[in-house]
Amino acid sequence: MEGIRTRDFSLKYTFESAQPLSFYADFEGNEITFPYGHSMVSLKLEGDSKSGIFYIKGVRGDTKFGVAEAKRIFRLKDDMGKIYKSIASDPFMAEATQRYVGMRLTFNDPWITTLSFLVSQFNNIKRIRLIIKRLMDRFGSEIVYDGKVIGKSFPEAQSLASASIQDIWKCGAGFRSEYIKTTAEYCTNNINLHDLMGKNYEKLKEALLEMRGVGDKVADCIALMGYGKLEAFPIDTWIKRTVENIYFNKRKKTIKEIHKFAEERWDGLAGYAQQYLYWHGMHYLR
DNA sequence: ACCCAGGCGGGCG
DNA sequence: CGCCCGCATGGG
Repeated sequence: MEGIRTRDFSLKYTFESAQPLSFYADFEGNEITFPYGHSMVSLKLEGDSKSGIFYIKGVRGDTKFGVAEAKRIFRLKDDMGKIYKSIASDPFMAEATQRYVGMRLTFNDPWITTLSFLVSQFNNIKRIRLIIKRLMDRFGSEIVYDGKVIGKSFPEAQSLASASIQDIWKCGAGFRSEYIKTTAEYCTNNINLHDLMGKNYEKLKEALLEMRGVGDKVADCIALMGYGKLEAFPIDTWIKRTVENIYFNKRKKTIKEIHKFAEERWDGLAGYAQQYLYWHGMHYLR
């Protein structure tokens, strides 16, 4: 089985840090298993976060998954040394990047990202995971290998578009159920999310904001993790709290002011700064 | 029991 | 534009 040499790659932090993978993958013993299209993929990292080898352990099902896909999903071409040098310009970020060395942003399918962050709003990580798992169980399709059902795929937009709000509700999605159905319909009938891939960040965000249940924060999450726009800076309660505490001496700031601050400070790498700020800030301020 | 969570839409001034 | 409110639900 071929392996990928890695530097500054922590599968654990990348998995855990509240990105779409954390919502539908399983992680144990430096091994991650998740549905990719109509395959179940399992990958394993040997070594440590400083230097390791990343193996594709198994791809069971009809969808191809190889080294190129692994590199893309985990953004293994990003030079973390350079990124750290650029974003860790103060003690807090220096500590964040040292403590969580190897935490990567992930590059996810736009629809997976959209559904994941629709569920995430006004919610907590554990429950996001619970709801996504239920949606997969109820609306995903069976992944069959060697005549056996070995898992469920991430639910397609069409599947949720044709579901009733009540059935989505039963998965625990609550008031988000209507957002999910409406946006699933929109993505099935009105646009193809993949067609937005060529747009620049501003145009992309504008288009994403058209979707029901997608506001400023969720649009930035989709731009960052579904389209790889590293200048996107999603501002949730923890980012707001952390930025106010660390950079503004606990003074309240508006979302607009925080966007301006992030753009000036981290520019094209604001998204990476945000991921470290979020994860470190959440543990630090709790 | 009470409080909160990777926010958003709607209604108001 | 800004502000305020309600929103389901499971875990601490």
